Amino acid sequence: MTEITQVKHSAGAKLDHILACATQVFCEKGYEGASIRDLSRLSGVSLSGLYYHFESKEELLYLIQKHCFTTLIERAQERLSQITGDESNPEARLRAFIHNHVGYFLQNSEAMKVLSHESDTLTEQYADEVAEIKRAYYHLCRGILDELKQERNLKRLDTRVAVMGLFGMMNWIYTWHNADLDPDAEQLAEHMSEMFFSGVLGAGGRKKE
Amino acid sequence: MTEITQVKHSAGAKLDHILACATQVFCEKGYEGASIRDLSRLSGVSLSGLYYHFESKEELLYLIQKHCFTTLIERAQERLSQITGDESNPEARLRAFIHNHVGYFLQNSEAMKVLSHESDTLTEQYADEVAEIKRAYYHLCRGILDELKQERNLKRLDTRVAVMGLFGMMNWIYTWHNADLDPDAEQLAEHMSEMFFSGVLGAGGRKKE
DNA sequence: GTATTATTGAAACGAACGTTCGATAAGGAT
DNA sequence: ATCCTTATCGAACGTTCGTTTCAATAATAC
Repeated sequence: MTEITQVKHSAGAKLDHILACATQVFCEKGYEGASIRDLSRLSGVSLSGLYYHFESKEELLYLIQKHCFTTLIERAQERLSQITGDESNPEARLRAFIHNHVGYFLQNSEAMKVLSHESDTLTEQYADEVAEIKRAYYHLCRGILDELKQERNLKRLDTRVAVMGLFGMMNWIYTWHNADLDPDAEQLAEHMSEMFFSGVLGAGGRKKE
Repeated sequence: MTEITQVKHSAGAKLDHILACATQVFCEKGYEGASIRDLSRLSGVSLSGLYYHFESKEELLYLIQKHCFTTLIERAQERLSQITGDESNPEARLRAFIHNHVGYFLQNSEAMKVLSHESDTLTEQYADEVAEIKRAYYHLCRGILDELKQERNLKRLDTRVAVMGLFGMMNWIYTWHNADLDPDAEQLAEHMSEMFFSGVLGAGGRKKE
């Protein structure tokens, strides 16, 4: 009688709800600043009830980060694999990577803030596992940039610094982006792509193509 | 008899020591994760002794952020004021701004991490006061970029997005920079300036000037 | 030499923390 | 009808938190 439409029981459906609430709480108060009691209040699940679904507060953060990162990298790979034949040059692939990152970032802004802001919070196995996914994501991006460097003979380009700079530009978004005032995901990704490839001095009036 | 060389007493000398220790503790464990007892242990000052010098944990964070930000903006203004006559074009000024920011960032990496990572932690008057300094710093940078936009007729440049992208690039440094492996402050600032003005595609072999 | 300032150790405050326990239902299986 | 599993709860555990109090000293200033 708690709900009118009763979803057929599926394993972990409640956990998903808890994770969604935990994402919101961690986003608003930070991991350390958020308490399990905050989560209990928001989710409507009792303190002890929560612990039936997960083992510890840290596991919650781990589950959020792992799911979020895994989805992000899967979408990136899927999107990259859809670029075929003569359209598949490093620049086009990198633009797709940027659009995917920015798009997912703004679509899941709370989770991505938790990802960005709590990137050094997990410990031991939890930290190792997430670090490995992060490394794979980094290398995916850097690999493409290395191809671009070779293709265009960009001798003076430090691809590590460039990739970190790009990630900085994109991951910093959560600190300033206002959905009401600022460009939407598509425009923002376009802006950042232009900045990354041509810098601000390339933002004159030249035509497309 | 506690020390061999005794510094002449100056008001707040002990406070400076406490603030330096607090910076380290906040940097390592985060503001919420750090305890006053951690600070007591590291600084060698008793729990009750600490509160003789400051009013609350939050004031400590405020003092760190305010001092750090104020110094950063003062140095930037000083550096900009030293650019004279025909050398004072927007690009040169912006390059000086970037060099100052990156240089100060790597020189005071712990404090700057606390600044970047705890930028949303303070409340009420504390938050307001720091936010105002931050706003001034932002407008200093954006003003120069607006001049550049006008000078070069960069019609399609969104200067707000560009400034935020630049800050993102620079403020993200603390998450990845390794003093042993990565470029030093001067080289890093050079890299980021080139990226910001010309993008990665401008990193070919063209000569200086 | 006295007053002021700086500092300590120890104890305690109430509040909040992450987590656990034991009880209690509800539902399907035997 | 009973048993087992799943799900949930209120209450409590032991710990740590930021902060205060207090009496007792050192060190410094006048």
